[in-house]
Amino acid sequence: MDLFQDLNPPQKEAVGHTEGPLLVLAGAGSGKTRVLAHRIAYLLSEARARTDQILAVTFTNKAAGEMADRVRALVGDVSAGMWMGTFHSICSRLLRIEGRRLGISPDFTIYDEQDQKLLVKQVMADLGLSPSKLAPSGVLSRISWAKSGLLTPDEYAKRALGPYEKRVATVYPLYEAALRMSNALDFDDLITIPVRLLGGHPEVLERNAARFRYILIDEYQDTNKAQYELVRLLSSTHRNICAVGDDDQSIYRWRGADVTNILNFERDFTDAKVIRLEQSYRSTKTILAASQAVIQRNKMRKAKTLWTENPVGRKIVVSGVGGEQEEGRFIADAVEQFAREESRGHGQFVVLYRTNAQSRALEEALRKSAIPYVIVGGLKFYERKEIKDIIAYLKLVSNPKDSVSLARIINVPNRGIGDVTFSRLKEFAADEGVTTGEVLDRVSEIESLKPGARRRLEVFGDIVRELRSLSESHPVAELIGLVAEKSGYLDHLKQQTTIEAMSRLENIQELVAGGYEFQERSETPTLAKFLEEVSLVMDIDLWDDHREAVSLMTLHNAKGLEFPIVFIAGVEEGLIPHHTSFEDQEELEEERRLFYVGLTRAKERVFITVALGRRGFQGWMPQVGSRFLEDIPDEFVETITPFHEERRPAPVRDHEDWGEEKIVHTGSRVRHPDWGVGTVLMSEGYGEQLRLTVRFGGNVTKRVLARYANLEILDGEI
DNA sequence: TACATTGCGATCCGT
DNA sequence: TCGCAATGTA
Repeated sequence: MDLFQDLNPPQKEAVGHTEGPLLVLAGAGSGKTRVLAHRIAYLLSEARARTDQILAVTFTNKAAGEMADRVRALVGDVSAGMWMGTFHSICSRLLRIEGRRLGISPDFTIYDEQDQKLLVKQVMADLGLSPSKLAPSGVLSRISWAKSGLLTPDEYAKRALGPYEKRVATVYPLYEAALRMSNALDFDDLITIPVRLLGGHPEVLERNAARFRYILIDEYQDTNKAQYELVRLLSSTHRNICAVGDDDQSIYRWRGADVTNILNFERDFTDAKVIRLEQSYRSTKTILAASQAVIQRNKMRKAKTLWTENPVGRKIVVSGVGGEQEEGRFIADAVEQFAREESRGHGQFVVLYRTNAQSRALEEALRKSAIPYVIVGGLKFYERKEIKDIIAYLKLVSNPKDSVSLARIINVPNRGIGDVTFSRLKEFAADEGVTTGEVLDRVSEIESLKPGARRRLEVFGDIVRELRSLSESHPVAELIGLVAEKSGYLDHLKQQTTIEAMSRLENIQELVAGGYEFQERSETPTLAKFLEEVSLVMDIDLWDDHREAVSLMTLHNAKGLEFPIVFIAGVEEGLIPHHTSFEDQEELEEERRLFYVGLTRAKERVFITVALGRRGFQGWMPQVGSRFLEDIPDEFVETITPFHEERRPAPVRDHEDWGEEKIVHTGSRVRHPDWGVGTVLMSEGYGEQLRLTVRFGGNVTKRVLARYANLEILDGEI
């Protein structure tokens, strides 16, 4: 099979340029996945590398699976043993092999955000910091930022500036110590610990850098500093690193992604070859031109010119809708019409939105119209209480030092072990310098316990020990069932007759089924591996793209996907760009890229909805169309229903005048050129988000965004 | 120690 | 609007 046959010239070059660093700047829809798959197939078929000498990093586990399928289709079943997956799954694998050197035993537990939060709270409590004064989630995000930037607690402390950072700096080292003590890793550790391992142990570096003759990284624009450092180290021997990405699609800056990794690739790898893939095979000329017009407004980007031989296609439809219900109905109607008139399967549609909260109304509308749909994300299976509880038992069984999991389940279901007993356990553990989990085997030594409490703890300890020994003789799926049974969880749920309890039982059943599925699929179906998969699974991994249903997902989840018909819901100021980004130029550029990613998912049609108002956290809030819509030239747009009745080209008032909430009170009088003089009935929000409800003469009441409404204040005061 | 009630606060994107 | 944390009561 000629692996170059169906490729265009730059694609051929990217596949054939195997030696030395290579950066492929791949525009949206330019066939980068194809290039990666062909490149791997070429390396294997030319026998330049064995499968286990190739490292391919993808952005999702699903993408890794699809890559393996494509390679298999090209050169047969050779992908077994290949290092292919997300940064996190690859690092996890590496750590189970090499982690011991840094005191990470292979049965380590991965802490998710909930676990991290509990741990931070514990640490903060020990420091006497009140969670109401210092938000644990805020502390955690600073720590995560530091870790993904490879800053140790010491380094962070040195550069900590204000009082806030200084307090974070006191939590950080203790948080790290607590993780190590529990033999647990957070998501950042999965990357940073391998980096320290490779950076600090020459023999480990040598072994692993020698192994990986060829390294490929997809979605390179969304790697963070730690991930960059990891691939830099791993590629140091052979230097055959191929990074593929598009700076215009960098949408994870908030998670530590550093787009300079792509912008500076040529500086970091001096003899790097750069290849641009600029022909788009995905979108129509109209969609491509419109999206280019949007993204070109960004300042921080590499200039590029995408082109396509695809037909011009139809215009982008922008429609104003009253609120979220109407928005849902509009989308549902459009789907029905397409399905009917053009015999489109439901799988051809996707509805994209900025926030998961938007999915509710959209979902409802589709359900009302009896349109099959699937939601990606939202309430995750593995985040349900009963599932997290059972998983916590499994984690404790797998890793006896896991203190967070123990705290979660020591009294679930109720077994009479309350706060008092647990704090005596903690106290004893602290005195002995071990974790609470380890103390479970030494309950008799804790003198502060009352006889009843001691007995109950012993019983619980027996359960855990029994499960631990069962875990050695039973496969994962059976163990899950045993956990549910021996922990008393099943009985506890069966006692209740509520619908909720029934559904929890079903979910546990589903987890058992998942365990069986895992055993059949996995080469090494160990408990640790199962727990790793459960921790690292992504919503999008579970999404079945062959299902004939309309997909609903966030713009972030849509990265790398394509659909014939794309709806983007809620293209409004405050949603996209999200209001939290209003004051930061770089964040605004990221929001623009996010919108660009949304547009470029479409092959044929784009529908955009703009709601005139939405239910906010406290009532109805008027909305105005996104500034990004103005960047799409009129020639590419067909507006069905007007969407910015209050929007005028020149806001009369300088922003200053609206800067303070106090300026306009209820009862203030204002004048509007069309509506005349009116009285303010209600004001919500402040600054640029100030919204007023005004009653004008003739019983006309209007809700307006003050920033855009052409209002003159007659008697407002400071 | 368990459970009910009240009150508050935080509201995006997700490995 | 909702979920969770602190508080009060059996």
